[in-house]
Amino acid sequence: MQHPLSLHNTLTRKKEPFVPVHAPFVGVYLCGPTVYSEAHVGNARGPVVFDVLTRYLRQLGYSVRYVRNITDVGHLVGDADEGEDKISKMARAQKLEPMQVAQDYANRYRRHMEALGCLPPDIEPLATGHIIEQIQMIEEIIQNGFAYEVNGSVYFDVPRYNEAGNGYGKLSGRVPEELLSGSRDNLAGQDEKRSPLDFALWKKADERHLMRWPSPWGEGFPGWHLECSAMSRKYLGQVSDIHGGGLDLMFPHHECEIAQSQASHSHTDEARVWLHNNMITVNGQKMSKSFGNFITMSELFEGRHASLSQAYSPMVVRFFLLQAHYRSTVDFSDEGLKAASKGYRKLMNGLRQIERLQLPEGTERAADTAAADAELRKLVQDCYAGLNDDLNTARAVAALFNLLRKFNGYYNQPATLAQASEAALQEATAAYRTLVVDILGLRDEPRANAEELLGLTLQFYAEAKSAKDYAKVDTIRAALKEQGILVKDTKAGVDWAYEE
RNA sequence: GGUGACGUGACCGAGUGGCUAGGUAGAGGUCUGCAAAACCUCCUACAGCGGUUCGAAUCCGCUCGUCACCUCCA
Repeated sequence: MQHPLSLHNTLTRKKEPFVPVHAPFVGVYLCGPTVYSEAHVGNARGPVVFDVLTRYLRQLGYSVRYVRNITDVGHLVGDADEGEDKISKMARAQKLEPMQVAQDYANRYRRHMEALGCLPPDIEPLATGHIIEQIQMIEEIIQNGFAYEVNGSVYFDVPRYNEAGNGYGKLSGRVPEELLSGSRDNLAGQDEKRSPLDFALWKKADERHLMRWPSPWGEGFPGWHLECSAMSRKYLGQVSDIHGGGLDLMFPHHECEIAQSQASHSHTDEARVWLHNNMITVNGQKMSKSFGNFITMSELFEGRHASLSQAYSPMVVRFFLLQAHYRSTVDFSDEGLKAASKGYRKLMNGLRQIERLQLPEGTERAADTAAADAELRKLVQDCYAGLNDDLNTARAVAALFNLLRKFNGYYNQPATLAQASEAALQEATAAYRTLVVDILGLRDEPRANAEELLGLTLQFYAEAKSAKDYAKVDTIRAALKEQGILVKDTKAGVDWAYEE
């Protein structure tokens, strides 16, 4: 591992060299979606960032266990719909089993993430599949004196937790007293809480509530932050290496996660490195459901949105996201996507060009290739330097374009390949491929339509036939046969069929 | 109100106390049957005002502007 990777840790607000707790094993947890509606572009950023992160960690030789959960117990909706969660609400509206709603959106989510080139997580746990673990964690927290039950609901006691010197707020940089003064006062279930800062670990289900489970405190459902703590502990141990999600999850979600882990038998911050990706904005404003300024994946991929002049392929979107550093906001616009689209194509063309770099026959290799070799090596190093610096894909991509320019120069003037050694060239092209395909996860998306290309070929076939150029006719027929395609001369014209 | 972030050329978007970011767009050129691609050259910016410094877009202060979190949110 010659490339020291450092990552920005929200917990310390600093970039730190990444050191796994139990190398070579690395545990990574990403807070996944609540599956009560279709994902929008903003929801894609975290998964893409974490995908690159886990790909790179693996490239560095680590053995990664990547967990990305699916939240199928809807968190409570806003003040207006007290006590009913999003998935229940959606299910009621559509007259479906809640699980059906969750399953449907989870399926779509997986499809979209796969299209974006995100490798499937190693474990994709469901909140509903871990009710027992969550109940157990609540019991531990109660035993340790940091939670209390009221009317079948259980709340986390933030003030007591704090008095014990645990520092609630250490992740998000919040001070409990300020939170008190600044908090809005009309939140759901506030009357049951001893302090407005307290948060629910378990909520009692009223008659209308569809999703419910038995518990020591009666029928109910788990609290908003508990599942991640419980599932992270189950699959990654008491302390995982990296835990993350969107910046907007930092508070209260991740803050509460840490508190739960600390207050249970884990006694840890749950993860060593807390990683938060910034938001996607639209005209400078955060893209979010509540602002209504979001574009869903399907709308984007199919170009069905007023602000889009065309459809953008998943790979273009991925490249677009990777052109920015994950801790910066990235502004989403048609123009930006258009620019990204061209850049992405350029990178892909490069992937094919480098296969053809070859010193022309008869050209003598230079006696001294040291300078050119060193230049190639430097260009590759720049790419890795970007990744190592807090996963700065923007820098890595920029460096890749510099490397590509070098390759394209060779491509235009193959004789200049003589300046570098074969070994250095191979090393550099291999690095380009690894970086683009394996680490950034960008794959070529062929745009050409096979049927249309076939039609074109058959047209040439027909032309050759009428010109009685039988040599060409035979060539075409043979070539298509190799593809498993049979050319059929019919009275009506040329047709084709798959060879049986 | 509290806390925090940011303001980079036509657009997107990195970065840094002194050395080319990169992509897209635009201009010129090489190449080319035409075209495209690619390559070369150009357009060279860091909100404003002060301060620190040999030197700041990069550090500090103020002003203006934008945004985020504090409530579900990636």
